[in-house]
Amino acid sequence: MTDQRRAVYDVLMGKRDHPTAVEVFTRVRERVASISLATVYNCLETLTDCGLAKTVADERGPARYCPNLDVHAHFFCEDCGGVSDIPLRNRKRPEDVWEFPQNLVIAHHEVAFRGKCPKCATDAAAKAKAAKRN
Amino acid sequence: MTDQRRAVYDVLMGKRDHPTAVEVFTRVRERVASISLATVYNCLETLTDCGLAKTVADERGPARYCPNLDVHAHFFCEDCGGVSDIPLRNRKRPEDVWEFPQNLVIAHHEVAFRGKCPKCATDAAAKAKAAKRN
DNA sequence: ACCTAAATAAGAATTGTTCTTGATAAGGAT
DNA sequence: ATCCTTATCAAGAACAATTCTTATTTAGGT
Repeated sequence: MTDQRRAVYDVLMGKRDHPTAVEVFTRVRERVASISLATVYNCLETLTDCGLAKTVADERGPARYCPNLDVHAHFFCEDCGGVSDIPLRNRKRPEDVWEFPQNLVIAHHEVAFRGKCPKCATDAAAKAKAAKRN
Repeated sequence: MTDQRRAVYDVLMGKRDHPTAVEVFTRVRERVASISLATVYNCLETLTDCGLAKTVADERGPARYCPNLDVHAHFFCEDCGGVSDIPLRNRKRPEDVWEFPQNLVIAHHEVAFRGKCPKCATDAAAKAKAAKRN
């Protein structure tokens, strides 16, 4: 665990908002001014290989990183671009909802929901109501 | 609906194996020899915009395309690289399994499972058994 | 046949990520 | 403490997938 890796890890833990590699890079720079983007990529890869972080694929956009090690899904707000963690319900498994063929072995799953986050949904509803009044 | 779009659509429907844009390109070329990769991208985008196809994001690899319009998840075999469709169980919804915050509005979801497909799982099991015998 | 708008082809450009190379640093053996 | 070995880092080049730009072609309407 080098200075750079520690710094990258601290940044991930510090503001758990699923930053991209570039966002991590700019945040880490405040502490380790000389770090390069390539090193940030290396550190992020090392951390994910060690199981200290996860990568979050956001469609075709840049990959995001997440220090939440629990099994969870991600929600992407189409309005504000925010990403949040969605936990599994107690004792529930994806197998309860999807119909898998026999003998299929599931190693892991990646689940992404898209839509409006609570804040943006309420804002949109308020806006619609205001428009209706006119 | 132009010749190119029809050809791209026919290729997608013809072999429902979730090809990448480049794979679609090479297949379409057999029919419309002069088509360019850019046009294939354009056609695929047009088809998805019209709701005739869906894009399937495979982590950081090239996007794949799928003409199955039903709500479904995807399974990626880590051994053979194959992609297959996983249907939702009757009357089940992701909300049954994941715990969403109040007021969150879900527009759609993308679900990917990874592991061994039935064929690769059986092959691997047979191989392990053979190794054990020695 | 002409005009207009849309679709296509070709290749350049862009974006996000990975690779290559040489420099640097961290431990361990002498 | 010095040398040796190994891993890490920095910098920029390279790469892959996709998008953009521009000119050309095509199709449909007048």
